[in-house]
Amino acid sequence: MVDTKRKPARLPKLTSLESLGQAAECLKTLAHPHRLRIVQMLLGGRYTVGELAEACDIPSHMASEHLRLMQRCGFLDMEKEGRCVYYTIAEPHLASIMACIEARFGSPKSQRTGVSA
Amino acid sequence: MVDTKRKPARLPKLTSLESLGQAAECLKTLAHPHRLRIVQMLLGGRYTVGELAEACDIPSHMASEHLRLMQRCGFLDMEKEGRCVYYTIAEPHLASIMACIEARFGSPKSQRTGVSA
DNA sequence: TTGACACATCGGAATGTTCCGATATGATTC
DNA sequence: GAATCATATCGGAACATTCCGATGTGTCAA
Repeated sequence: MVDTKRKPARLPKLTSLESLGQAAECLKTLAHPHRLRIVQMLLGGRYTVGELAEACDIPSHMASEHLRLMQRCGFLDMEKEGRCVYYTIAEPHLASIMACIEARFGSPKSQRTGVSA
Repeated sequence: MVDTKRKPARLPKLTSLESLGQAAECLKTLAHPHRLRIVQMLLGGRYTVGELAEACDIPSHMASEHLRLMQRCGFLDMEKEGRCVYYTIAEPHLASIMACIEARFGSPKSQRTGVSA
């Protein structure tokens, strides 16, 4: 261990506060259990508002609001088809962020609600 | 094209809403430009409240609040040393999440404020 | 046209977050 | 002891988010 009490010489090349502000907006958009579930489902295929609402156990007009929010910040795309609307993932980075989240909190396969740091 | 309009057979094994709720809490805690900068700095070494406050250009009592928030949800540890308090990363997964964020929004080296895709 | 369905939007109440000045604590120095 | 420095906490104003019922829009079938 070499001198851990000294201030590190390298200021670790910070991302601009402006970019971090954008990142924070995106994280805030993602930071909701129903929206996370919607993203998780959408990473596995396309679904209608009604299907997503049912999977989250919420009324469809609320799913619609979550979807609009995520569409506005570029996370999702929508395709109308008859009277249904299918949503799909538009932002590819969502896959890797979701992978991080699943690695930390139970992934679908190895669910562990408690958390082991 | 093979039947892209059909509903996917596989429901993609969802993470429980309870776990997603915890994940959402953590994302919400992370979703603030100053807190992101603090985490980014701490991933590169240990810093005092004052140093972090200066790096974020905020008064130190506000840095203290951000730090307390992140400590309470298990992201950070603190070590008192004289009249200074050093904070360090306690949650190892923060590194991978931060890597995702830096991959999407400018990483420190290749800053691009605008966003492609 | 009428009715039913899927989805979207509006308005508002309840709740949560962010920020700030003021003040408190605890360690060091004189 | 008193003064100073580094952090932490408190109370409250301003603002944002979440949720809900009610209502609007567009599509399809009879």
